[in-house]
Amino acid sequence: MKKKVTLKQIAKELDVSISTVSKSLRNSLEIGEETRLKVQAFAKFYNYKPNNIALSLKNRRTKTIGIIIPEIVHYFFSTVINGIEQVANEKGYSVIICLSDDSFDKEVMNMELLAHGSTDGFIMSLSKETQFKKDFHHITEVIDQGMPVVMFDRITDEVHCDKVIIDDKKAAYEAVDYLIKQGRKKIALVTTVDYVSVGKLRTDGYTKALLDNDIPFEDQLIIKIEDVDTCEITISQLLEDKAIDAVFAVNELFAVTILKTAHKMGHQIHELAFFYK
Amino acid sequence: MKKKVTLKQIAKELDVSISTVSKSLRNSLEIGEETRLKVQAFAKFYNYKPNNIALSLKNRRTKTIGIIIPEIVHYFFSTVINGIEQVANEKGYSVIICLSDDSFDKEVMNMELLAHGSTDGFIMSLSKETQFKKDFHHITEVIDQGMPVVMFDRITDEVHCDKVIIDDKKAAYEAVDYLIKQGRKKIALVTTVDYVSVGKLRTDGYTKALLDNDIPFEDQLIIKIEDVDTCEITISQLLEDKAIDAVFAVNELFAVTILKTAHKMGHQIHELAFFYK
DNA sequence: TACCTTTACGAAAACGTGGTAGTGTTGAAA
DNA sequence: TTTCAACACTACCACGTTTTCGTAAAGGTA
Repeated sequence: MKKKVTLKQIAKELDVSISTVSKSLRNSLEIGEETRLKVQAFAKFYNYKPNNIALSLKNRRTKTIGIIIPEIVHYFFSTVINGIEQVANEKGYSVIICLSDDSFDKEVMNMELLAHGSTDGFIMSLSKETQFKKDFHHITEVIDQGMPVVMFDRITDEVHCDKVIIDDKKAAYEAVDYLIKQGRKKIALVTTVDYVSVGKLRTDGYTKALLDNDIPFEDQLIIKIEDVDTCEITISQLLEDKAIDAVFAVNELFAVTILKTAHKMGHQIHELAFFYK
Repeated sequence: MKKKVTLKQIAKELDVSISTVSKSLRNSLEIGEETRLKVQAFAKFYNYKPNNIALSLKNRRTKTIGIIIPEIVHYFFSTVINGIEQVANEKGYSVIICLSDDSFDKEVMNMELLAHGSTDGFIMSLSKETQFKKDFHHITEVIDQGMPVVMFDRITDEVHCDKVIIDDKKAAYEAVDYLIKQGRKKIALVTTVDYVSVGKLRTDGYTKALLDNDIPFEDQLIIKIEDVDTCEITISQLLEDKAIDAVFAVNELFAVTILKTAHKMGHQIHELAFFYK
């Protein structure tokens, strides 16, 4: 077993001081060429690499970004992570990913864990429970400590920080408008509960599109899914209504469940439209 | 701005030594009750939490697991991460996720970065390029240093470490066998290139299922996708053959692309079977 | 009084690194 | 000969912890 070599070990082996080794490896002019090259060769041979933890402690920064999201088995979130990871890597940063599983407690726990030295800042999307409880003390706390926080997708107006969102209302409007222009008359909506910011916004977009096109708004055509695990039942109840000629699902998970349920019930799908990418 | 408080600051404020503060907070019997309670109250008030980095440096372990996978926008990998994250969290570990993007160089870079202090061990799935080049020096190196490495899904027999795999050949066999039992005669296969371990195994399963059921094996019914971005063209060429009455896709990404392509070409899908979960 | 034990705390080292501030030697200018 | 600079290197501190060892004061015993 070849343990990782440290400055101290190199110094001892070559009978110079730790400072000399450190400076040699950073190509300091203070060190004579002979010694410098000797140290560099030795370090290379033993594959010396500075210890990240020691550097983090010394420099008081970790070059790591904490990402806290509700879930990862989700096209949207994994796509976002992919993007974050790419850019972060280019800039020499790593990412630590924590999943809140849509639980407030887990979100708080993860945040506190990471906030104590592990990361330099956060990129996050709020859990359902957090949006429901409107308790953001864990977030304001790290912001108070001077750590940068960026929210995306599921955000709140009650915390002052940078946020990245899309125009959810407009996007939903366009999707529903597209369906109407295709001649659909009775369009169902499968969305998330209102306290999730994107749920509300997309519902608003749906409603506005109907209104602008003089399509009557029917309450029973809308289902707001709270628990993904049991949504199949709710969806199958919705699909009992044979007059429905289109369904607008606000995310691909709902869409897939609708497809599967419709299939089981013997419905024929005539068109599948995707609105991302 | 309320910066994080350290042992030293508490010590100074209460006019005791750092050791006393540390011991008080760990409920050491060495410290008198009065002092102990005073320190604890003060620490609680200022929301003291030990610095993870300092602990990592001292204890020489980070309580962090490095995960290196080819991609994350993929049902399989995100599901796996979800599982790892859950168990890790329960045990008080965090996970750092790095994506190799199926590139050998990135895999090596990420591994070296994390190996130098950032993580205690690795869970990984090999990149395509790594499987192709069969160069595993970066992995054997960290194993040599005494770090635990666990491979899953895309593994290699050339490295000695723990591995987690499923019986890919059998699973593919069962899927294709199912299609045959449904009366399908001309079954196409959309799979990954052979040098990706699961690609080869699943192709083997497909072949064996045909053989066992006396279905003739046709080379032109098999496409091995190397580049996901251009696979739509290859797939549409495959689907030109109107006699094909079933397609076995080895993962959901290929399946979705096939669905989309088939739809564009005006094919009717009669049945959709999922073999995971 | 002389000696020992207990209590309650502090000093210091260690983890690995990097930077600031010395330090001793050599050679050259005044 | 003195003085000063350049050179080549080392000592030391700090980052925040935990832990081992040390020790002063107080109390007990003979």
